[in-house]
Amino acid sequence: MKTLVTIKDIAKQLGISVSTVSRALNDHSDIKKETKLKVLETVKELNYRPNSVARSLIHQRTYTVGLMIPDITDPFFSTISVGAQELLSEQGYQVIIGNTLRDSAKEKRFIESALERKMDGLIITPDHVDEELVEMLSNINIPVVFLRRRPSKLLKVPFVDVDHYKGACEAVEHLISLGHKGIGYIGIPIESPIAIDRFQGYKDTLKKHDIPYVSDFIQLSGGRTIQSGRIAMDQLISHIPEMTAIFAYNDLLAIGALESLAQHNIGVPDTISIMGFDDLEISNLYWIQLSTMSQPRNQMGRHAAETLLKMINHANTDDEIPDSILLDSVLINRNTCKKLTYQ
Amino acid sequence: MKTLVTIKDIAKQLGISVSTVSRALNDHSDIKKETKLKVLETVKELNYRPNSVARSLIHQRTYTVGLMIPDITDPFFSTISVGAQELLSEQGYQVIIGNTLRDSAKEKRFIESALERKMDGLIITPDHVDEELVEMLSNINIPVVFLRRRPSKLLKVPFVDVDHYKGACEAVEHLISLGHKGIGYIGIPIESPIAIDRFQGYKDTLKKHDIPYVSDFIQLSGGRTIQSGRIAMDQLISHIPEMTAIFAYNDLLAIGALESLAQHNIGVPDTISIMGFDDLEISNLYWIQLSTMSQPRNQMGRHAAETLLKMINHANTDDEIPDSILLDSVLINRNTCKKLTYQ
DNA sequence: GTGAAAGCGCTAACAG
DNA sequence: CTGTTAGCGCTTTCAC
Repeated sequence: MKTLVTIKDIAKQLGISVSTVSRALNDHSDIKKETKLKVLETVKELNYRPNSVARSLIHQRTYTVGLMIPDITDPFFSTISVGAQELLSEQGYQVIIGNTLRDSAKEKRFIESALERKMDGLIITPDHVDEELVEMLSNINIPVVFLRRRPSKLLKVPFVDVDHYKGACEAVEHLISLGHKGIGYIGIPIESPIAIDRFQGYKDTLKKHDIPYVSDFIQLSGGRTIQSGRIAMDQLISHIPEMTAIFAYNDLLAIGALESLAQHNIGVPDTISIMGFDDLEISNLYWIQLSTMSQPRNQMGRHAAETLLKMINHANTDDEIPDSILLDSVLINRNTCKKLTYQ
Repeated sequence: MKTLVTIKDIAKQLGISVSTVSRALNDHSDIKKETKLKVLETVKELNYRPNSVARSLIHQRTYTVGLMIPDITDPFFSTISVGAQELLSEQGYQVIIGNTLRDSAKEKRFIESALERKMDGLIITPDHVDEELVEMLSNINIPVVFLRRRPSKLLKVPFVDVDHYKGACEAVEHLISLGHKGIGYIGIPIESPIAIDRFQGYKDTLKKHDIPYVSDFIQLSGGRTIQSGRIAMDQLISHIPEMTAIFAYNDLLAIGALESLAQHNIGVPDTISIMGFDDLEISNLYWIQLSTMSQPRNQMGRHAAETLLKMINHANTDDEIPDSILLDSVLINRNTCKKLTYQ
């Protein structure tokens, strides 16, 4: 930021006052057309650019919002970001992304920084909703919306997420509608709300159709990686052919399962059907063609942005917070699920 | 941004002047320990947070830099971003990402916004280095570094990129060292500097080894997608077995080629070897295992950030711009290239 | 219509 | 060591 052209320089050059220049620049009514034109001309000539820092100081508004996410490298979150950014930038906002890498300290630091920089609002996907975070958030004077996370009940904060329970139910329904009864599940050991929802959807849907829950068909160890999926499937293979289908907690695990099956020369979907969740871009690869539940990522970002904007603009008029939003996932039917034909 | 606690409130509560509070907050030397402690106490008590907007106005520095990229959804750019962000945030900078979607208007708007917001510097990957852009950039008063793009010679701006020519040479050298002589190329029609470099690397390396350039082995139509790669390979298939290897402009094209080959039941690497460029994450999938050239993405981001910081900090002391940086790509040898054994 | 003056929240001389 | 003052670039009363 070198020395730059200010409103004062324009005023001086034209022999008028700064307030007149300001008025000309801001389309005020009380200004002679002629002077306005002259100002605009000089603006071009001197290559003047308004200083939004000074403006922010006066207006108590920076037109900047923070978007805190775990990992921008994850297509999931980058697509969400794009959705949020699209909507926000239409309204003149800039988005500052905080890539936390699931590091609790980074999360706190980002929020702290957002406060100091007087951002107008915050969209966050915190991975550590601990006491300290809740404490911070409850002392905040700017609007916050949770994205893909549920805020603690202590916080009066809206959230935007997809309905994981409903999505899981649909996935399993799909398998059942194809005639499957021996349906396994590959999940993760961590009791995240999302994992609980999806697992519950699986169990409830089986029960709804009077299909017995077979604990041998369940693998919950490992992480959420392809490798974990492969290992889990290795364990489950012995249950074929009683087990004719598997619902995986996510696409990564499902792809790992596909990998194991390929290594063991077990045909998909001929011998066993696989259903994922997330619809990653790789799930559409020629070799994979995974049937799965797609989450409306871009929309999620947009909805979060919309909700935040509502809060920013109604900050003083209305104390009610907007409703939280639960979006539907949609079934993507590719080539890993087969209709069972009984003889 | 509701009404908030200012330095004034602290001063009032303690019956001291604002400048004393300011000094306490900024670790100035000339301050009694006792008063400093009292200030810090009151800061906690009132939950005070410095207003960095006001600070920016005084210091003429926002500790904000802009990072303009075509598509944050592309793992390539998201990883670069992470590299840049890591380094920048260590130094107290926030990064504002401008996702341009390769839209010329968006690019200009972002730069304009960066200027108004008085960002301290800019790292950009412009897709439209047209006259207007060059004009804008040459009238800018903040440091700029080009990332993955070469600035017009008119601009005294450093760049950071990988050495595509050298990388392509290495890739083809690898194929040749494996005994291949009939080496095809799948590329793109667009004459981007990158495309030219890689293609030139291919041609020069053949020549260096006295291997004739066979134009029938070249496919330059289509885009840079998997589908284009598949179509290109479909065309090239008739040249097997004289053609025993293919170097693709990028992994996407290479994967498309793999897809075509799989559809035609042609064994890789048994019948034909495939070499890519980029090392996408999907290239490491079980079904793909593509040999390719990996680009040091994270490092690219870090180098760009480093270069920019140098420029920001030496802004007044030194008019020289830092050197541009050309990074090496590295050969990743997986399973799509075979050593030819002659009988 | 336009100018003068105050002030957004903070820092940085300059006195004392 | 601390208070007073001016001012970063801009907007906004309040006069004229």
